[in-house]
Amino acid sequence: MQISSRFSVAVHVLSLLALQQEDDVLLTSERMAGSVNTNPVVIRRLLGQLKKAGLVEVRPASGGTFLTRQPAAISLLDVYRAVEVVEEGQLFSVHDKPLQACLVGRNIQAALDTTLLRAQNALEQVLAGVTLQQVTTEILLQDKQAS
Amino acid sequence: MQISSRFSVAVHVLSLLALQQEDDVLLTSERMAGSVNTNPVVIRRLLGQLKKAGLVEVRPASGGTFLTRQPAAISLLDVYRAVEVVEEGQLFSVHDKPLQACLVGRNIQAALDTTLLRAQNALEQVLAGVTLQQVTTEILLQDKQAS
DNA sequence: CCTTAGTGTAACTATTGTAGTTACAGCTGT
DNA sequence: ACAGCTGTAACTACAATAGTTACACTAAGG
Repeated sequence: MQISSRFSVAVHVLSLLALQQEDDVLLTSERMAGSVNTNPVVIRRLLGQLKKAGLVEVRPASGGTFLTRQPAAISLLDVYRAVEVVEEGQLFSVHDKPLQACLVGRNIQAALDTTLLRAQNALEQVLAGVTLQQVTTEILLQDKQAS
Repeated sequence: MQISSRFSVAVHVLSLLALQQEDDVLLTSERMAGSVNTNPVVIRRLLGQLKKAGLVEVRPASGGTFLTRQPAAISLLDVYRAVEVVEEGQLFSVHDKPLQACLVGRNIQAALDTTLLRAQNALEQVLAGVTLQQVTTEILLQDKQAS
């Protein structure tokens, strides 16, 4: 099963925030939803998670959302964790209650555990090594190349 | 969202096959289901996938399933791919059809792509580095330590 | 001060993937 | 031939995702 698109949507939204111009019109959930191509409520729910993680500040009433840190200080792992794609250490789900009377049954979990954690860790470390800053730089670069 | 337990069940089943004694009674889907603590049909479906991937041979009628290769020649990545936990290169799902009129919208996918592939690759390489042999060795070791 | 635009959230729906279960046809070794 | 097992279809239950409507709440600006 796939990792929820909440993660890629979150990176999208944060990129919008990172690139927003001072003089620009406010980035409301409706605007962001337009860019992502989804429903404003989906964005607001997401912003709630990002806010809880301390990545953004949301002005309640007449709108506006802002990053609380520099884009260079936000890693994709921060985002990944913020949107709770997976509980920590739970990327792989393991069948529970194997037969304890069986050699394999009573030891498989412990035998697999380290490997699964290492695998998950390897993935997360890649995300930890990329910042929002790098993503927006890449966005600008891609756009220049395409034109 | 979590990676399906099909993967850990598959490793469990393959471990049973790797450790099965010649003189032992046949490993039927019912027996394996007992050890895993699930339904025989779930096991048979799984064996179907492992068979398709060429990892096991199933004797159709009066039972019995066997590995087609040495445990040392089967990596956890082989198993992971066999049970189709995720399509190749599709661990992360990305929201589709972002707004092309928007700078971020039209470049986010390309900008994220490399990173997501690298992350997924890092995970898979860990799995590629562990063999079924190592798992069964670990199972025996764990059991000795517990007793 | 009150209007207004936007947020926060509940509630519901549709869709998808997982997992368990029953049922039964098909195969094969003895 | 038959007993025992596999292969698979069909159904159920359940959980997560994602979209949508609706509406109470909040604060900034006239």
